[in-house]
Amino acid sequence: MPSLKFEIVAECPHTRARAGLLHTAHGTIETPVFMPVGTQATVKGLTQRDLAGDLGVKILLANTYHLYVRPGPELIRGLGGLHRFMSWPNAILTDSGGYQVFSLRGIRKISQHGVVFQSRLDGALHTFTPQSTVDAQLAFGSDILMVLDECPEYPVSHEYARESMHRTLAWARAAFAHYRLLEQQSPVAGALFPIVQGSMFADLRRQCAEDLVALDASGYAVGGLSVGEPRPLSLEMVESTETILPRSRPRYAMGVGMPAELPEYVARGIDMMDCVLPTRNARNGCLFTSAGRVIIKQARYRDDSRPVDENCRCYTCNEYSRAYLRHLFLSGEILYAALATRHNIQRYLDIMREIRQAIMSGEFPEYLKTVRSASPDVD
RNA sequence: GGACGGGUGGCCGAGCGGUUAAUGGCAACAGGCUGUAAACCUGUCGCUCCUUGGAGCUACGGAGGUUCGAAUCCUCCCCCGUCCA
Repeated sequence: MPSLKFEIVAECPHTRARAGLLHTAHGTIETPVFMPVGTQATVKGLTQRDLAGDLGVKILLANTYHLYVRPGPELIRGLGGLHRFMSWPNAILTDSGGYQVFSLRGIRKISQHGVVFQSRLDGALHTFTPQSTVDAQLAFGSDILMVLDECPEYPVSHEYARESMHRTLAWARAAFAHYRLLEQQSPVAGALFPIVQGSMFADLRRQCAEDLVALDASGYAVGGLSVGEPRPLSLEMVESTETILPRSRPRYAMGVGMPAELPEYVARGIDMMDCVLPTRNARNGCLFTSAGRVIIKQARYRDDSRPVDENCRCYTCNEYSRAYLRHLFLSGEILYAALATRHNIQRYLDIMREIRQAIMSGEFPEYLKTVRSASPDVD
């Protein structure tokens, strides 16, 4: 077993929520955890010092597809691995590129062996296989590796979803076979997570989960969510496999979600989440606050001297007004992105801290109730 | 005083007889973004009325004129540039 250990420290007696500690070679992570997305080995707009220091981020996400295409896994390996390359002291989870099977569907081709992508950079073709994506992630030195999967678009037929799920399952087995082999040859630092798929069909997801459990992985992911389906469906899909995935292992809901959704996933037994919303929306003018969303470009903030969120302790909220941030946004100033991203990440991490605190103190159901009754936008 | 070149919707700027309420860009206003092809994308953007679809009104410096029809052609006038005196 790789150096990834999951320890449950508290459980909610009324929901499936739990609080835990995830021990990695690059530090211990309190769960439930939100992982900011740093696709190209950077969380756009922030320095690693901002993230690890001020914000207290313990684990980041990076992307195998993007880093494979540029600068390439061998270059990163040669420079001492991803941690050293990007000067990141804490843990890193790398996505396999499975999401790009979805998002780059116009320029890729799926076969039983893997996926062929045409690079957006130079048009060159790159083949991703279950084995090659494991190799790339090992070259990066990731703490958590993800298997190659197919993230199908929504909606798809049951027939296609079934075929796709079986392909993902086969890829997971191939990835694990390759990984176990390498593990026997020399110690492997990173843990490999398989991914439950099955589109929006609970029967397929259950079957997928059951088969994946046989791999005895250190953690399990639930993928294929938030691809355009109605919100309640995503939660239903997570519920469908909750009792199948071992409770002793961390569960990772990939690519979710909005602030109000985070506790919903936790209530359904999820321990790890990641999402581009706090970072991308920050850059696009949407700030998440304890009172709801602030769309900073709105005229109502033109001369608003208040901070983005009066209850936030981040540098942005401590120092700058909504009026100033709006000015920076409308002016296209780069500082805007940095300040906005910093705030949104702080907000997401605060939500996760609140959730964890509520679980630890036994008040998670009350916390959930409060979140559900709140408005999504600032009044 | 003379010779050219100009005056178009909040701004810049195209159009140079009908398909033009008038291309574009900017600004403004609003919406979207969920394992990042994203510091991105979409919509609205003269006024009034009605339900979509439309109906009416007012508009291309001003006033006349030519024409079935003018932002586009003609005349005069008013402004603004550049150059020559």
